[in-house]
Amino acid sequence: MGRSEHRGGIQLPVTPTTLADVAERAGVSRQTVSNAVNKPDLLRPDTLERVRQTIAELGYSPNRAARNLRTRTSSLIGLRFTPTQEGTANAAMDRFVHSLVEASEEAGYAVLLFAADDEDPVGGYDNLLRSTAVDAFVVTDTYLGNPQATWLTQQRAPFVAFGRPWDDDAARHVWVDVDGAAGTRLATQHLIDRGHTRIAWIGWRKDSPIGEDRRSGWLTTMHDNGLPTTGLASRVEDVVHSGAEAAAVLLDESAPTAFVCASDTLAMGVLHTLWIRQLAPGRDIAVVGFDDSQVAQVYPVGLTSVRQPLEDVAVEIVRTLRQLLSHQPVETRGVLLEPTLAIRESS
Amino acid sequence: MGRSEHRGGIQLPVTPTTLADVAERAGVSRQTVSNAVNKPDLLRPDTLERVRQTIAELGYSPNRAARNLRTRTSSLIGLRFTPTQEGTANAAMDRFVHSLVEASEEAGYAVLLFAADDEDPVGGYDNLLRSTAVDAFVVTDTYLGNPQATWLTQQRAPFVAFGRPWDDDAARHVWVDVDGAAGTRLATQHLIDRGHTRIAWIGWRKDSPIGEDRRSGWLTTMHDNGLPTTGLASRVEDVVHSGAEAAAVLLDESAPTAFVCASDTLAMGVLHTLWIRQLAPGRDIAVVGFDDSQVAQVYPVGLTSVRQPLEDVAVEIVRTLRQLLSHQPVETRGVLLEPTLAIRESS
DNA sequence: GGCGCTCGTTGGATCGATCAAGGGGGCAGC
DNA sequence: GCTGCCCCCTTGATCGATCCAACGAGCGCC
Repeated sequence: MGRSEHRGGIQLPVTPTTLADVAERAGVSRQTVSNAVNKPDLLRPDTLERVRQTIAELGYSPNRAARNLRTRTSSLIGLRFTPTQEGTANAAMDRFVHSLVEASEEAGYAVLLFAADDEDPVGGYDNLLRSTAVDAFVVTDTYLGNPQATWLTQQRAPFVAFGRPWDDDAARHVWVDVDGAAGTRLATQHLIDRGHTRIAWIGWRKDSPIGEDRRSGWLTTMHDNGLPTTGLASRVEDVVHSGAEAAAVLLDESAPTAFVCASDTLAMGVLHTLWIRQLAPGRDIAVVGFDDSQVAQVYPVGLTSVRQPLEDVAVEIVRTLRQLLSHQPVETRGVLLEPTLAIRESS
Repeated sequence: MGRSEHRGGIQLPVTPTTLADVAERAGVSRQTVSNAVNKPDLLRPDTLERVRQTIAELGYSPNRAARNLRTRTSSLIGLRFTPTQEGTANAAMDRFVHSLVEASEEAGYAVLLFAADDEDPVGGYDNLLRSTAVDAFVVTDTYLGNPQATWLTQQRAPFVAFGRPWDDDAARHVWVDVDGAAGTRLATQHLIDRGHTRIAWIGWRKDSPIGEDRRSGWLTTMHDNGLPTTGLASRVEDVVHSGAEAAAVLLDESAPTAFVCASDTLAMGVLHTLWIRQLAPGRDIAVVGFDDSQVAQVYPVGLTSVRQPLEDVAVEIVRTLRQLLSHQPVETRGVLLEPTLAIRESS
C-alpha cells in the first residue's frame, strides 16, 4: 500500500504507489493494470482509460527493481567511461556519451557508467554481468588485442563495439565504426580542390591500425590525383610537440603547402610551428585536423577538421543492441559511417 | 537453481547462480549465505570460510534486482548528462564525470546517466525517482533559478548539488562548489607577482552569479594591491569572438599588459586578438583563462588557466551523499574547494 | 436455448534477495 | 544430570512486478 503522511502541510508519499494500489482504486486486478502499462491493446478502451486515469491520479510508476527481477532485464546499458587523456585534444567521449544517452533513452534504456582499474580489464564487466545489473554493454576502447571484446564474446554477453576488430578476423561480434580513411580522403581532396599539390601527412605510429587507416585515405587520394607522397609523411606520437617537430622537419625537407593530420592534437603542433615561423595558417599553409574537437572549434584561426558522426554512431549502436536483445537476427556484422569535414579558416 | 548447459565444450551458465544454489552446495541456509556476503562477522569463521569458498567455486554474485527490490535501494546515483556546448572550451563535464564514477565506485555506487528535454526539466528526475531507479542525484546545472534543486527538495529526494544556490537563501540543500573568486585571485596575484600592474578582466554578463564571483576575485586582488581597475573590465558573452572584441577594445582604450578571463573560451578570444596584432602571448601580453580545458593544454603557446579540483569535488559529493543516504546528520550544508593555477607560457 | 468461441479479467505462483523470528546445540552453573 | 543462556543458524514471509493457467461474460451460430 502506498502509505502517506502529513508533514509540513503537504502530503508526501512515504511508500511509493504500487500496482496493487492502482488496481484497487480502479476496481480491477493487478494484471489488468500491468497490461494497461505494457500491453494496452489487450484492454477494452473504457477500462484502459479508467486505469490510465487512476495511474495519473496516483502518480504511479512501476517499480524498476520488481520489474527487473521478474523480467530478468534491467533496461540499462553499461559503458566503461574512459576520460580524455590530459594534454590531448580528442574529446570524443563527451559528445559520444551524450548521443548515446539520448539514443538509449528513446529506446527505453538508460546508460550505466562504470570505471575499471587497469589491472583487471574485465573486472567491471564481470561484476555487472553476473549480478545482471545491465542488459548489454557498449565497448569503446577496441584497441589492438583488447581483451574485453573477446571476453564478452566468450561470456555470450550482448554488446556492440564502437570500433572495428582490426586485427582479429575471428572476432564475431557486432560493431559500428567511422570510416577514418574516408575522412582523410575528404580532407585531402578538399585541399587538392583548393589548389594544393604538396600535401603532407602527420599521423600516429605504425602499430595503430586506426592511424594506418586514416593514413591510407591521404595516400590513396594523393595517388588518385597523381600527386607525390614520398618524403611527405611522418609518423609520431599523439602529442602536440611531436606534431610541431614533424611539421618543422617536413617544412624544411619537403616544402609542403598543406598538412593533413591524424588528430587535432597533431594539427595543434603544426599550427605551433607555423606560428613560430610567422606563417599564417590558411593563407600560407593549410592545416586539417581530425575529430573536430573543441580545440578545433575555438582555436583563434579556426581549425578545419574531420568530424565523426557520433550522433549517428550512437543511434546505430542502440538500434543494433535492440536487435541483439530481442534475439532478432542481426542484419549486419559491422556498420561503417561516413565522417564529414568541418571547414574553417585554417584551410 | 543455476542450470547450465554444454555448448562448444565450455560449460556456460544459462541461469546465473543464486543464493539458494550456494546454500545447498555449502550445506547451509540461504540466510547464512546472505550474511556471509553482507554481515560476515555474524558467522563462525569456519562456516564463513566454507561459504566463501563455495561462492568462489560457483562464481556467485548477488542478483542486483532482487537485492534492490528487497532493500529498496539501487546503489545507483543519477546524473543528468549535459554535454559541452559546441564552440566553447568548457569541457568540465568530461573530467568531472570520470571523477564521479571513480569516487562512486569506491563507495559501492554506479552512475546512471540520463537526458532531459528542455521542456520538462524535472521529467527525467521524476521518472527515476518514482520508479526507485536511483538512490540519489547529483545536480550539476545549478544556474540561476534552476528548478531541479527546488523540485528535488520538495520531493525530499536525496541529492547533492555541484554549485551553490546563489540566488536562493531559502535553499536548504547540500552543495559542493569550487571557489571561483579564489581562482581569479590566484590568477591575478600570479600576474602581479610577475610585475604586471594594468591587469584587465574579461568576464560574463552581469546576470551570471558565477561570472560575478570570478570577477570579484580579480577586483579584490587589484584593490588589495592598490592597483587601478577602472576601464579595465569588460562583460561579454561566452564566445570566442566576443572575447576577441573585448580584448581589442581594452587594448586600445586602457593599454593593459595582462588579461584575466572568466573562461578559456574568452581567453582564446584574447589570444586571437594578440595574434592579429602580432603581440606575443606571455612575452608582450599575459593571458590567464579559467577551467584548464583541453584547449588551454594543447594550445601551441600553452594557456595558463585556473584548474578546478574536480576530483576532490567528486569525492566530496560522494562522501556527502553517503551521509545523506545513511540518515546521518550532514556535517555541513556547503563545501567550498580551492582551485589551483596551471601555469603555462601565456603568463 | 444451448454450445462453443473469443476477449478480458482473475488469483496464484514466481523472480532472488533480505527481514524478522524461531530453533537447536554447546557450554557453564548449580 | 538438569536448567538456562547465548550464539549460530534456519525457516517462513516479504518486496512489487510479470507469467501462467483458468475463469467468466458476451456473442454468434445452429
